[in-house]
Amino acid sequence: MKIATWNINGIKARIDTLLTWLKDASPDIACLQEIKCVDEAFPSELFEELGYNVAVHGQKGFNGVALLSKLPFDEATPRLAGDDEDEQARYLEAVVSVPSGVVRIANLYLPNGNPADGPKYDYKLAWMDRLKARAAELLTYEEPMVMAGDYNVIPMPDDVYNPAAWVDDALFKPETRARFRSLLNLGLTDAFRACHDEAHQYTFWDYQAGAWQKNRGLRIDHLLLSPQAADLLRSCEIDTAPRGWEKPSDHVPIWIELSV
DNA sequence: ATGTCGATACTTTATCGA
Repeated sequence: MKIATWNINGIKARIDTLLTWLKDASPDIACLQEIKCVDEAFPSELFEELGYNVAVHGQKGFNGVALLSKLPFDEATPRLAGDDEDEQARYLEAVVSVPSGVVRIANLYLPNGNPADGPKYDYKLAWMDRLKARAAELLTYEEPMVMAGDYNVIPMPDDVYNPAAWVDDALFKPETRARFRSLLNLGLTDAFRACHDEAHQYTFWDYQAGAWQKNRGLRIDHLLLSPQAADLLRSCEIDTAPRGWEKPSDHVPIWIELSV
């Protein structure tokens, strides 16, 4: 089973690119972030024509996440627990049945948090605390579980082209990295790092300043696995090709293969 | 040093968020 995550930076601007990629890569499940549209505006029919079931948690103009799955959803639940006042559409959790049992998918778009420090950074850190609480709860289920998405976290210095330039950024500040580390220390596995030890492997390149051409990127899109999912992990790859296409997202897809 | 893109609105250019 192939599970991909991709921040597409706007479904309206990226629909042709996304359909092209889906036909070629054919993931069983795709976690999409930054759809930037309300539920009713999401073009579900175009994905259904490709054999996908669709779950959407949208928002006007910003944020928004969606799940595409070739398997039907047993459950699909929006919102991250822990703050009923939080109106930002950043989390969508689902369960699908597979031959070996079930797989739970959490699709997340973690807040950027810049500028740091400030209210946006406080929101990011609080959101990470809520995510950790949800992860701890899900780990008690002892089932294959994948938390996939745009974490807006650079885990380690070799996950960025120039770490010195990023020390005060919300994506790399010590408090951010510490919270990501504490998430891993619950017992989650960073799928990419379980499969690859090469430095400077990126999932995002800024639109500005020729970042793509100069390979000045960040590794900020991650798939974190429960122990039961890590047992099933066969491979994890970043698909850098779409960053070089016409009208690209600033992120590229990253995917895992699980033996379910 | 600078460089971009997508969406929105009291729109046709500025603002915000990334």
